[in-house]
Amino acid sequence: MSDDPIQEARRQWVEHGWDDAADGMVLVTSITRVQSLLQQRVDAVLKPFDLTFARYEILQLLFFSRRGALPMGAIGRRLQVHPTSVTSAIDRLERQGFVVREEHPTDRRARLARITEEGLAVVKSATAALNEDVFAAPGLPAGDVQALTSLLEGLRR
Amino acid sequence: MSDDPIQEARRQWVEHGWDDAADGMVLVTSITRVQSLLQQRVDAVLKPFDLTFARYEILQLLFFSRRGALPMGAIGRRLQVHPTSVTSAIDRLERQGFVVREEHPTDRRARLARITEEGLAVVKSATAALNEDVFAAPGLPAGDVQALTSLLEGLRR
DNA sequence: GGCGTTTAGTTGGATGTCCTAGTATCGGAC
DNA sequence: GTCCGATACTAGGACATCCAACTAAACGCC
Repeated sequence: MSDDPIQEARRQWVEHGWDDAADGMVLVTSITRVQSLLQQRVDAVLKPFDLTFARYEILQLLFFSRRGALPMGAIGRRLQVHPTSVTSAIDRLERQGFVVREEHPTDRRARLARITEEGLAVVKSATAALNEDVFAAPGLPAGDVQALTSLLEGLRR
Repeated sequence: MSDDPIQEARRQWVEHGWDDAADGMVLVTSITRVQSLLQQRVDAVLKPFDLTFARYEILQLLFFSRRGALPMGAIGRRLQVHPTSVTSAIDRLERQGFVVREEHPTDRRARLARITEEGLAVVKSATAALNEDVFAAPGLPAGDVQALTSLLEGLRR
């Protein structure tokens, strides 16, 4: 018998006659746990840079953008986060000196977030650390990583 | 060409010569996105019950426990969340009348969380709703669900 | 041109999570 | 029996996220 709490929950599900939902419950719970573990690993690596994964992703996105600047709304859509989360994250990044807000050249409603020199420096260092400490060795054989990714793509739609 | 932001990020990774970390980056990002999507679906179903997934999991755990009560610390360990998160969640559940705190019979440092009649009622209703609306149809063929789960188990250790 | 609808972003409030630090208690070494 | 480290939980603070409501500007239709 396993002392894995998730498998224990599965046993209870079947015992209560919810057989058809048991696998789905296990999947949702597993993804929640794994995401939480990965988040902790990533945040631990980013802590010396005073970044969270959410803020790191924004810097990365700006770093890859052609002009080093994007409208706030575009950031939210690409990272699939709520507009208010973008406002909050950019507030923080601006206080840290990693981005600045600018006017949009043609749409006066919109505002651009532009990465600064300091932002570029920190995102490069942080990426090197993440690549080395997490991404290069996520904890699975390479083949499993790819299999997992393509299965997850089905869920992302 | 894909307009998937994650595959776009992968392309950038390879372009910058970080080939060995690209797949890991894609995996971590994919899990983050999928978890966020599932969390939204689950929380939407639980909203009429005034529960979050975190609080639902606690009620479920108490429901399945033999005596309907567990020490706070045991809850945190099984769900792999920080002790302070358990305190906060139990505070909320207690205000809602779904659990009560009790003294531990032998260890005066510890406190038990006990599920109430109302808690039992709400967790049963919420489980029925989750089973029907999410767990029974997570969005993948049954075979993929099992494959995904067993790959995730490798990451959970 | 004028007006209603949509879109972009911000603000304030509620919740949840973690961290650090603190108090109370247990349990073992001596 | 006494002390010291480990354990159980709580308090307060920093962040992140979502929601509802708001302002400002663009768009579309007539």
